[in-house]
Formats: sequence, structure tokens, C-alpha cells
Amino acid sequence: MQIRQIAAQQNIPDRYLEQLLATLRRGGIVKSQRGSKGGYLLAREPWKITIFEILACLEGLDKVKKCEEEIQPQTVESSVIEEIWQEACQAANSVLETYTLADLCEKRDARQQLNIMYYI
Amino acid sequence: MQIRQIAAQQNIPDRYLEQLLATLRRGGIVKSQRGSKGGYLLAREPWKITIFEILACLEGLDKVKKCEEEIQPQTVESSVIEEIWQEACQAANSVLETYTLADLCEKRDARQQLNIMYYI
DNA sequence: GACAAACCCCAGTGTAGAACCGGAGTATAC
DNA sequence: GTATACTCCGGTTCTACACTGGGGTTTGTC
Repeated sequence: MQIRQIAAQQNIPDRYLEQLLATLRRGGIVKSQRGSKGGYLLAREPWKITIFEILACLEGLDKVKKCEEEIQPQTVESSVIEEIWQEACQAANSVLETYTLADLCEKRDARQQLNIMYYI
Repeated sequence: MQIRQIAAQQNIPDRYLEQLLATLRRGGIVKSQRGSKGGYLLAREPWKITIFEILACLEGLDKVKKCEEEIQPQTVESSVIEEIWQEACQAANSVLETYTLADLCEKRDARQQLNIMYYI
């Protein structure tokens, strides 16, 4: 797929999409083919890429690490809250880890079928 | 408790804490006593206030609703992602709903005991 | 009643991150 | 060799959050 196609289909400015895809490429999620007739393709099979992985790649991944490396000038209270917060994040991430790109496509197709049904 | 005491103990600017507490008051989580010798107190027993409730109050609560009331000019793909995102949020919120203020105090006391142990 | 100590309301400032251009360069198919 | 893609880098909004400031109102105490 080429940036322009994706941008047009998803209503995303192509210059912006370009940056996102560059990040995903550096994160080893997609591969790129330069030159004419170039474009992007997944670096792995769609059922081996989780949503969590994509999100972690795009948002930096330091979300989790940053909290731990603090020299804790914090109060006892805030560290307790931090702990629970981490637990909540972990719960959300677990959900995102259970879904792969293949799952997303499956859901999308099912929904599109449904939309067609309504038109009949 | 008075704003100044809390602000001093938790290293939060008191003018800012004031706003947060005002929000919590409007959300029915704390009550306030005006005038000299006034201050804030919990509106309910600490074991009846969940962390989720506090967070929902402070961050507007529309986090969840806003997504649903969109007239969906969105693509099919984004609605699928939205669904999974909601599921992840729900998982995190479930965790936050299991903890009450009383639980937090308990954890804090346990941790403080531990810190004292280290000093000996 | 005067005063101080607290809460109350509202309007601004600063900053960090996300979203979003723009231009110059590089690789590749034809 | 040229057109068409990706690549790198810098700058520009825009928004939410954290924070500051200047007024007010309520209440206890003298």
C-alpha cells in the first residue's frame, strides 16, 4: 500500500501519515519499498502483530519505563497511587495484547457485511 | 482537612488544589465547610469511594460518553478500533473500581511501616 | 461589628505533546 | 533520465493540563 491510498481511505493527511509510518518502520512493524511503485507492507503476518505493539511503538513505549526510573522524590501516597495506576494500565494493555491485526480485519469484514444487510 | 495542610503535605500548589477540590465537591465526593476553621471532609465513608469515581469526576467523565455520541462520520475501521479501545478502557476502569480510598490508606500504612523497618 | 481565616469563582499564563505542513533529498521502476 | 514513490528535518498550530492571580463570600472569634 502507498501512503496516498491509505490517507485517502482513512481521511488522514498524507504528510502526517508519512511520519506515523516512518515510526512504525523504525519499530519493525512495517517495511517500506522506496522508489516508483513503492509503498508499505507489514513486516510480519497480520496475526503476529498485536494492537498493543502498534500503540507502544507510536506512543514511545517509555510510558511504562518513565514512571519506574524516577528517583522517587515523591510522597508515600503518590507511590501507592502509582502502583495501582500501573495495575490499571497493565489490565488495559492485556486487552490490547489479545487483539491482532488479523482480528481487526475479521471484525471489520463482519461489520461491513452487517452494513450491507441494512441496505437491502 | 484544610487546603493548606494538604497542599503542604503533598507538594501541590494550594491554588491549584483548590480547583481540584471544588471539582470533587461538585461531584459529590467531598464536602466543604466555609469560614474560619473550615475545610474539606469526605462526603462518604472512605470505603465507599472508589478510585475510578474520583478519576471520572476529575477528568470530566465524558471520556466515555464523548466517543459514543459521535454521528460517526468515521470509517468502518475506526469504529472497530474504537470498540476495542473501549474494551481496554473498561478493563482499566474495572481495576480502578476495585480500589477504595480505604484500600489506599491501608496500602500506605503498610508501606510506611516498611520504610520505618529499613531505618532500624 | 471588625477582622482574619477559610472557601469560592473566574479569568488568565505556560508548557508539553499531538497533529499537521513544507522543503530538500534519495531510491527505484519504467 | 524522469516520474514517483519514500526519507529526513524543521517549523507551525492546537489542545489539555498544570498552574497563577484577583477578586469575592461565609464563618468563627474578639
